[in-house]
Parts: sequence; C-alpha cells; structure tokens
Amino acid sequence: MPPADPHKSLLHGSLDVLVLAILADGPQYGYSLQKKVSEAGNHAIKAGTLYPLLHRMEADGLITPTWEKTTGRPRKWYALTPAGQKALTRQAADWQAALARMQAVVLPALRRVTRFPDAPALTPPEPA
Amino acid sequence: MPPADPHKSLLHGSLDVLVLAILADGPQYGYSLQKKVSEAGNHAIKAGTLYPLLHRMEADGLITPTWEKTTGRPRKWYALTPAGQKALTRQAADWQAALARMQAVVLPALRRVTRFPDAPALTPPEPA
DNA sequence: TGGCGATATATCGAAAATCGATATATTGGC
DNA sequence: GCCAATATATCGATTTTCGATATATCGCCA
Repeated sequence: MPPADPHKSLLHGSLDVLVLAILADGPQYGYSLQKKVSEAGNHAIKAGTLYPLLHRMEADGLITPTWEKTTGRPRKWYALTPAGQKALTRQAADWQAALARMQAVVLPALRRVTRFPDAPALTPPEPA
Repeated sequence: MPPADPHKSLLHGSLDVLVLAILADGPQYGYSLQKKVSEAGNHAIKAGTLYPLLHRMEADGLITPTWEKTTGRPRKWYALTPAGQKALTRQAADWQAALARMQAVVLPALRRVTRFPDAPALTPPEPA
C-alpha cells in the first residue's frame, strides 16, 4: 500500500526505520518519539520534521493513532500496524545491508586518516 | 571554512562521508565515484545528485580537481585536501557514534519482528 | 499573580537535497 | 549505422527538513 516512497533511499532517511524500530518495542506518542529518535540519532529532530512524517506513515497505514486524554495537552499514541511490521522487516534488513557495505568503506578510511592525520593529499595516478 | 551545512544531519546524508571516505583511499573521478558510492550504499545514486554535491564540496575546499585528457570524454579527478581529511575525521567519527546508537535500537527491533512476524500489534498502555 | 520552561500537537513558508530528463561527446560492439 | 557505456553538466519539479509560529496546559518560582 505504501506508494513505495518516490525518492529517498537507504542512504538518507533512516528516520522511517528508526521510528518503526522504536514502535516495535511498544506504542509512543509524538513528543516521546521526538526525544527517542533524537537520542538514537545523536542529533535533535525538530517537531516540524517529525509530525508530517508521522502523518505520512499513518496515511500509508504503517502506524495507527489513539488519542489519550491526559491532564495537560492530550497525547496521540502511535502503534505499529501489521503493514508497519512488514515495512520494518524489509526496511531494517535493507538498512543493515547498506550499513555493512558503508562501514566497509568508512571504517578503514577513518582509521587511515586518524592514524596519519597530516599525511599529504594523494595525487591522481597520471593526470595530464 | 565550510559554512557548516545548514540542515542535513548525521541521520541523513551519509553521502558526504561516503565520498570523503572513498577519496581517502586515493583520487577518483565523478563517474567512478558514482559507481562506488552506489555500490557501497546498495542503491544507485544519480549523476544529477552527485555532480552538484562534488561542486559543493569543491567550493567548500574539501576536494580539489585535476582534469585528465584521456581518449574519450576527459575525466575530472578529485583528491582530498587537508581540509577534506579533517572533515572526514570529524564526520566519520560522528557517523560512527550515531550509527552505534541507531543499531542499538534497530537490531533488537529487527530480531523481534523477524522472530515473531505475525505477533499482534501492541496497544497503548492505558488509552482513554 | 505573573511569567517562563517543559510538555504536546500542528501547520506554514523557505531552504536544501534528490530525482528525472536532457545536452553533449567519444568509444566499442553488433 | 545504431545503441550502450563512459563521462561531465545543468535544469525544473518533487520531497524533505528546517525555523518560526500557533495553541494549550502544567509546574515552578519570584
């Protein structure tokens, strides 16, 4: 059912996978998701980013909301739907695969550049 | 000197880190970078995405080009500058940190959902 | 009592990133 | 001769994200 997100790939985002993964552990509401996603990603996610994303995932049938009337501002709890669980299975597996490949490139590069931080810049093989 | 990328965070992108990491192993030209980045990320990156990105990184002083007049279309080789090496050190470290935290969320979720793919969706703690 | 920060959801316009298409040019295979 | 692969580049349209703003309640502190 999800119209298969137009662009936006494994390389970017991670936001969708992260939200789905957090919800796999139990329902959360927007504000708590914002905190958890920010903590997991080591970077603050703005409300203006998260809420439209949640609305899109809800429209795609991946998550389903339940309003809770608490004291204070009411909370909108989101739970994974079966479609959301399937999406998580697929997306998280793809994410792992891409991650492993990227690590194979980034880790050696980080080691090299950390060990020899002042090494001279390399030059092209045989530039004209 | 890089104007400290406006938005675009660790959570997304990875494209910058990946390009810097590949160049840490030696110079590459656009087309070869396109292939290598696509392979590493498990997803095809379009030329219309990569070339503007390379121009931006060049403008930021992270990479420096050298034209090579080969038989066929000439190649523009890119090499890491010292600033590019510093950027790689910082960005790759941040990337690792964010990655470790995200893995801590995604891996258990993937295991749970893979092991019990048809488990009933969880419901909010005490929805009104 | 009054103000402020945290909690909580939501929308809007602006800026940035990415795509998809197109342009240009050479080489090699069929 | 035609098409695919190589190779760099730009352009408009779509999508994403930010930053700001709106609204509302609660608790804290002066």
